[in-house]
Amino acid sequence: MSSTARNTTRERLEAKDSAILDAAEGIFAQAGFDGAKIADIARAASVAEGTVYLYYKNKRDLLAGVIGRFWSQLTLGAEAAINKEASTLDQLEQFGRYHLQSILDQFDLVSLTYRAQPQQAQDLDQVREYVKVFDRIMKQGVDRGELPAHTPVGHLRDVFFGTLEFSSRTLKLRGRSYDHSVVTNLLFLIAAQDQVKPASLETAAPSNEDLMKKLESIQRQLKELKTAK
Amino acid sequence: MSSTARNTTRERLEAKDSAILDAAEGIFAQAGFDGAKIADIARAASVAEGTVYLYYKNKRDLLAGVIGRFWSQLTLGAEAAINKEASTLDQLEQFGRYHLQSILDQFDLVSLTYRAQPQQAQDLDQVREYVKVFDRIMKQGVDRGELPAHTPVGHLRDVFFGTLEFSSRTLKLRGRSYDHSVVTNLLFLIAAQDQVKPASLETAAPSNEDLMKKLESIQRQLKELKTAK
DNA sequence: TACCAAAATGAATTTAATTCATTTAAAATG
DNA sequence: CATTTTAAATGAATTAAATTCATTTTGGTA
Repeated sequence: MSSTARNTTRERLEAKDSAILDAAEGIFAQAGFDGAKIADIARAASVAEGTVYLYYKNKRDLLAGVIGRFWSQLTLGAEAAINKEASTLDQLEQFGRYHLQSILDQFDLVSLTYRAQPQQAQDLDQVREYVKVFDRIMKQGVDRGELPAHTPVGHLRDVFFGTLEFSSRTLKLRGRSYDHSVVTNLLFLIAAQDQVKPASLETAAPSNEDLMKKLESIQRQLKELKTAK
Repeated sequence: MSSTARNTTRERLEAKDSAILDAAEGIFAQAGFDGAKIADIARAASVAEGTVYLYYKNKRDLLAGVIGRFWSQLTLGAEAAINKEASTLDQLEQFGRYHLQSILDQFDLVSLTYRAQPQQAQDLDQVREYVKVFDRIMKQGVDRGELPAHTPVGHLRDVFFGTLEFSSRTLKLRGRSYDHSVVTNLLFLIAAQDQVKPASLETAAPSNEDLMKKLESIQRQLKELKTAK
């Protein structure tokens, strides 16, 4: 096999793989995991049923392929949607909007991501990569001194993704469409949090002076947010 | 049919229904939706396969029954776990801890709640009831004057449930167990958002009037920000 | 062109949900 | 209490769909 020929062959195989994933994505999104029939996917991809099994071990593995590709593409899109020169809060806002928009657009695929149980650990690798986009923004913020060194990134990550995911569900259930005030509100919260020492100080009622400081810093952040537009 | 007899009959049927739900809950939780076999569930409930279909239209409907019961019980448990006399923040903390603990304990069932697609709208009725527990706490907080009248309950609801759900996933994926600092951090965030720290409103360095002014200005800015979009 | 290995096919197999004709149990009737 | 009627339960038979595999087709190589 010449190198050129091998490439052509590989390209042909990759094109077929792609065709299968495209077909599967459409049918999984439209019919759900149980509702999707391999026969339909094969037909949509113009291959025989058996061929699907040459590329993917079984239906679950095929879904994992679809989901993995989806999150990989989302990661690329996110990186394109974020201006690395912008302030940390602006980057977070760009990412937040992109994220909410995307998970609303592809709500069905996102829902399929966290199907119960038998997930192979590596099924979520692409999701982990995606989540790192957030971590990088936060790390950059700390490095640049725009965020306090103690910023609890892990916790804020849960707030960021958790809130947006739950909001997307709320919006869907109510038949509403994308609304970026959700992102604005979330950022406001995160900005407020960051003005504060790590929350291990369980109770310790803050003095009015503490509150005042916090409020002032929130005010500052708000102003930044406004002028940045 | 005498009234007594009818009761006995109904009780017998309800007991069988319960047995089927118990069996199904265990097997769905352990094997996931696809992995669960009706035959196994029937065996575990000591009924014939056909009997399951007298109680539930199909496998999906059976899952809906399991999930519905789960959230109903969670609602009861939540109401028991919350001290209605306590302050709003304390109640939120009690609820938050109860919620996180529960969704970690029963992670598999919770995961099955949001299976993609073909959910009948009413499949989520019990979840909605559960969510109302949060709404009631917040409403009470506003009524009592512990929270500002403008408190954005809908948004904070997404933050509360979204963050805890995402955190539970994070904890599970990392093989960690319940950690109430997650709840503490979340409450801190919510309290910061609401600008409320009831205890601190009494003693003074800056006067409450000062704080109020600051809050009002922030509020104004936030409104501007929102309408600007 | 002839050969080989990889790729593809789709009919046959297997697995599991769902149905339904039959049996069993319970309630009503006299 | 015996008989009839109705409801509940059974599990073998049916159906639907995933998966396998013996056979065919294709593309590259000599």
